[in-house]
Amino acid sequence: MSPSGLIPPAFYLRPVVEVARDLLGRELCLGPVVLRITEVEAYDGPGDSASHCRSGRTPRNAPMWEAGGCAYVYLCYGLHHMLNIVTGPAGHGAAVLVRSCEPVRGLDQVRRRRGGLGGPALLAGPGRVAQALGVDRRFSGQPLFRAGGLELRDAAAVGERLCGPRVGVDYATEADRLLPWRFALAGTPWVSRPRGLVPEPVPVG
DNA sequence: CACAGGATCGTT
DNA sequence: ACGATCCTGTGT
Repeated sequence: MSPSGLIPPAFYLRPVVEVARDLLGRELCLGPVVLRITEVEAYDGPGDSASHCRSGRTPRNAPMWEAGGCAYVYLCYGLHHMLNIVTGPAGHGAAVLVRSCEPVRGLDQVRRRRGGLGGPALLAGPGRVAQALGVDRRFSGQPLFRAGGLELRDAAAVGERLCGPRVGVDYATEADRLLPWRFALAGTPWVSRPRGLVPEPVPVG
């Protein structure tokens, strides 16, 4: 993958947790705004009781059932847009929620959209990310690998990662609530609710 | 057609 | 701790 290049569709066609971890440090670009992803959560198919795919295909979640590489955007609590990145083969129904970012370019535009706020309140939290980037439901289903639209681009390598349980999914089953499917870059202030995040276990063997 | 309930945020 | 705010999925 070329530095600062568009990420090709093959990147997304892998297990959602793998893609989620790999998304940290990559850049979301739309117009003048470039944001580096610092926190994500994985949602894996109809068997995941926290996923919008838990009850099968609906008009809203249709993009989640497409082949990986497109956006899935929905309105939450009637107020906030949530930006997801669809992963896996068509029919699988998995996606990664972008929970936090750090600003890279277009900070003036980001501040305008976020009401002049500064610090983590600018971009830590999924509703804040979508608002700062200028993404709403019209982007749901759009590809992320075509130049000129909403783009995901390669960027500098990342360091240590943290992981923990997903946030705000109390309605899910006990087992699904405990899955450590939330990931964040270690040491960054651009993370919503740092509580519950711990360094990833080191793989043995 | 009616209704309950959010993958949240900002303020009290 | 709470209210905002509206779309969605489900049931009648």
